[in-house]
Amino acid sequence: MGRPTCCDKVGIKKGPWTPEEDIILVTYIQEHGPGNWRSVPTNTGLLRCSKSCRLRWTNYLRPGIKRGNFTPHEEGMIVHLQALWGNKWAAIASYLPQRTDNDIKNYWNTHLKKKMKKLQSAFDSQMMASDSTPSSISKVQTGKSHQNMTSTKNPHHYPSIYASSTQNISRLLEGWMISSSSSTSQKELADQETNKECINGLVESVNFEFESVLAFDNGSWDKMMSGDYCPKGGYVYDEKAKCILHERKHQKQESLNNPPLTFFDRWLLDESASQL
DNA sequence: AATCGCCTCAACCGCCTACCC
DNA sequence: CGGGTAGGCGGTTGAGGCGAT
Repeated sequence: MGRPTCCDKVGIKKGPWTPEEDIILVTYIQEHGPGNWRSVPTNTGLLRCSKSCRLRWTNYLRPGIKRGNFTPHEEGMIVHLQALWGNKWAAIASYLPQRTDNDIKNYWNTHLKKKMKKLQSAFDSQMMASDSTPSSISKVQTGKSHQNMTSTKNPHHYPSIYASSTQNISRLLEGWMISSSSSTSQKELADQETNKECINGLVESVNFEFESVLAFDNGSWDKMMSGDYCPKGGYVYDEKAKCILHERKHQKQESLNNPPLTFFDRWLLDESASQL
């Protein structure tokens, strides 16, 4: 018979928040700042548990939150980070500062997972038809996957995981290209054309981001984040982008001679160290 | 207009970890 | 050192919206 958690206590209100409750919470946090959630319900008089207050603030009321309308760029970020880390939504959200982990998780579960499944099934059926693919090609991640990746003793193992994920998506696209040429009806062709456009955008952004994340330090990352993005999917390779690509090539060449610790290297190194 | 079924997303639940006493 | 608790995270649920019939 354990002690009830804060949310199990009698008199605690559950369900959707009212505007009045929101105002009370926001006013309190504006005065005292976020944190010490335990004291929030008692100090504000809200009949909510501390967890509920924290969640409401971080997922909804916190300033600077962007809601809905995920851009292809953001989709690409989510897809490749999910492929890299699995369902580490908080970690993924840290690279999309305007998005909450809950939002990203929801978007993955309702949109991107389906998209990935579609890609996978299209790829599978193509492979079944051609029957010429090495069995070693792995699948696109749609759920729990590389969560134990960071436990590796050598943090420099991750590029292979990254590369395989990039390749998977590229290969899926290849599969798509082949299958679309042998399809039958006009409608199917049109549908596949539309899908191909979406997939192209996704894959292009994913590939670009994959390489960028691996090669960029913080400054370059910021530069890339402020770059232009074509709403149809994919980057506009303007002068800024060319400059970044040139810098990337230069960094790659340098890294071959004397591999530096990139932003991700350092992060993963910290992660690995903390788990030892 | 009514009903049904699917989709979305805010919120809750349960577990884990860190911290405090 | 061990127990208790708060905070954080990922999984899941369910109410409400919306399109199809």
